[in-house]
Amino acid sequence: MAVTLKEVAIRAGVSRSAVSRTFTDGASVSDKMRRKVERAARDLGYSPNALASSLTTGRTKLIGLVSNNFHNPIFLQVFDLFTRGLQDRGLRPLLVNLSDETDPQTSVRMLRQYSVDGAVVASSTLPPGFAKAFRDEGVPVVHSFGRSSGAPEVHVVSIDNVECGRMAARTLVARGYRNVAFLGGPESATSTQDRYAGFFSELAAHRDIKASYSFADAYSFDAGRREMLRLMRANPAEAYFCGDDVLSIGVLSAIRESGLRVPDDIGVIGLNDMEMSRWESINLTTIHQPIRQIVTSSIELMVAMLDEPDRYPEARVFPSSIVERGTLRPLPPQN
Amino acid sequence: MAVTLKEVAIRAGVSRSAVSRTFTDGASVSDKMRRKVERAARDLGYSPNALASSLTTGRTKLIGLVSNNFHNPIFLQVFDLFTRGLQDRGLRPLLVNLSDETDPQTSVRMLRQYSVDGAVVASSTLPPGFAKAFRDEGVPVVHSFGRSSGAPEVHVVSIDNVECGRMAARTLVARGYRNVAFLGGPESATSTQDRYAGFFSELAAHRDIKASYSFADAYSFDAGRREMLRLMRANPAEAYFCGDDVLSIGVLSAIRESGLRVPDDIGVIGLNDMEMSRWESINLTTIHQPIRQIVTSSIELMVAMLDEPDRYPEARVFPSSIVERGTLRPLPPQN
DNA sequence: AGATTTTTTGCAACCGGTTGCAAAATATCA
DNA sequence: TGATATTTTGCAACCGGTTGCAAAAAATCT
Repeated sequence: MAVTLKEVAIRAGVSRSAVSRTFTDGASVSDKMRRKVERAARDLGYSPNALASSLTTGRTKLIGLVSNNFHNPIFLQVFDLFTRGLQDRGLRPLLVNLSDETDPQTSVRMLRQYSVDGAVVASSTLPPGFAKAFRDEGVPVVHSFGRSSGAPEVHVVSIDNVECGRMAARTLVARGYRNVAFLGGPESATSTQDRYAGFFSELAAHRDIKASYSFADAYSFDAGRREMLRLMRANPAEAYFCGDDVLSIGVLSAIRESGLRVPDDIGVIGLNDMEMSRWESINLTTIHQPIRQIVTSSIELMVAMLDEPDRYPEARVFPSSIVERGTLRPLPPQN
Repeated sequence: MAVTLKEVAIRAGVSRSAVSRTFTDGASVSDKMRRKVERAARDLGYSPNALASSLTTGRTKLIGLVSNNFHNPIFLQVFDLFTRGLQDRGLRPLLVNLSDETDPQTSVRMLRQYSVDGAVVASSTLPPGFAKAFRDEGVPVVHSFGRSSGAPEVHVVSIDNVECGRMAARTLVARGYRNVAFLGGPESATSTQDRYAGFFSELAAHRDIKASYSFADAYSFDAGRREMLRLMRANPAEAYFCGDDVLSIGVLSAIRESGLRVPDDIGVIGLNDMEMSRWESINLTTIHQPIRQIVTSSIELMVAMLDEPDRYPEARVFPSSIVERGTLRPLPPQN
């Protein structure tokens, strides 16, 4: 079907090597030769077979993009940024949807079979060991949105989720809330665990504050809404730190559906600062996560690793910051 | 780096063909041989190089997944369904993000270089000619969510957008609205054009009804909200047919931010029936688009084409239906 | 112009597999 | 048990490219 290098060589009346060289930059070809070959290639509609060449060069320019976050709209942006960023560098994303799979073995094998040059694990829920499995099998890997650690075993680009939890707690305390709650994503998600840990570690210093917690079964609008509707049936806390903006928006919806008002009756603080959070009708107080920077940095790291596969693992942590909007009661008067 | 078939052959003391055969199903290998080879393979941690084998078999099991809809959350679900569906059939999605590119040539070339077995164009905005370019270059293609036609040039799996437009118009008319408007997605999107066409063709029979239109610059929450805020500054229509639920939700937000109520002051009908539309706080009347069926059918078609690349192009159209909720005024009393 | 250096080109082996064909090994039958 | 049919195995060529090496061609120098 497709035109091969050999056919071009015959048409141009030159050797196969000559054709190969005109399509490899940095190879030695005279102008005359190049023109002859390009002519023939154009006539025949030839374009080199990337896979065949990868056989000898050992590079496929394929990057596995592995994720299990297919419900949080923020990840559409993440995929957008990753695919564009990779493409801009001549790399091709091979997408792996883990669904609920948490064992890395099958995806590692699969990506190895396709000889990917590297893999990006884009997930805020998978443990560090997941990405580690790629490295162990010789696949350069960076874990984006993963748990950052002082002793990273693989490259991690992320925010400090523990600190985010603390930040949320500090904010609620400062606003004078005395009965607060954490509404996390799936309990097994590392980001949930870390945000939880930070939240409660900060509250430990405030024994007078009542604190509770529960978990939504996914990072999604619906899961947040369902969980909050459930909580509303008992007696809800004064303020909720939600593990993600999508949860928060579901939560806001549940609160309003129940006839209560935000922030008068219940306060909410989210995490991510997604676009919708800025809407006046939502106006969510949240913690900003610098997604674009995380993705860009992940790609840079990936690219660096292509040249230096055994690069010493590093954790890149980006700062988060509170974005004050309207879902928490105002600061009590300072006097 | 990776273990090759040759090394396994040596280790097992057999020919390379023997090893190859044990890893190809349907090949003739004795049990004894198979055990010997599998043993050696396991010891060495061998797994076959999919790309190398594709060279001779002519099949890569790679499917290009081409899209430019990276802002509409519904597409996260689309990607989820596609990636899972393809994976379940042993196919691998190679993702291509078109961004704003509308010329198929670069993506076609790229996918040909990677010898994909086929391509799925998942886009409600690209014209049929886009997918056609893949076919012309010998890449089996199905266009999902594309414009359906009575004389399809490529496989299309979709809904009838023109009919959706008509359906929306009929519904608004039946509710007694006399001043209606179409708020579409990008004007260049085929889905926008078709919904527009259907909407106004139906209204042509009702000369007494005032109708206007405008376009948001993307299928996204924000774009819908921005456009509606703009419209609210002049004097808005009584009811809006929005080209998509994400637009509708943005529109609802804009209306409420402006202090008006839905459906008392302004009616809204959307298209897609995304999860959020069901929320009580949104409760959007909309037209249901059977996304799951479209994706499943697209994959089936793709799989069928792998065996029969020159399959005669077909258009598969799935029915849409109105989902009545609370963003249109009730039906006027029948007497 | 002839000798020498530099650049360009083709040969042939290789990347990691698959496969048609014929020989070798087993199985089946009388 | 020997003859015949069937299955299993290895050889060698091939898939579509790349690349080290040496020969050929072109450029530079005296």
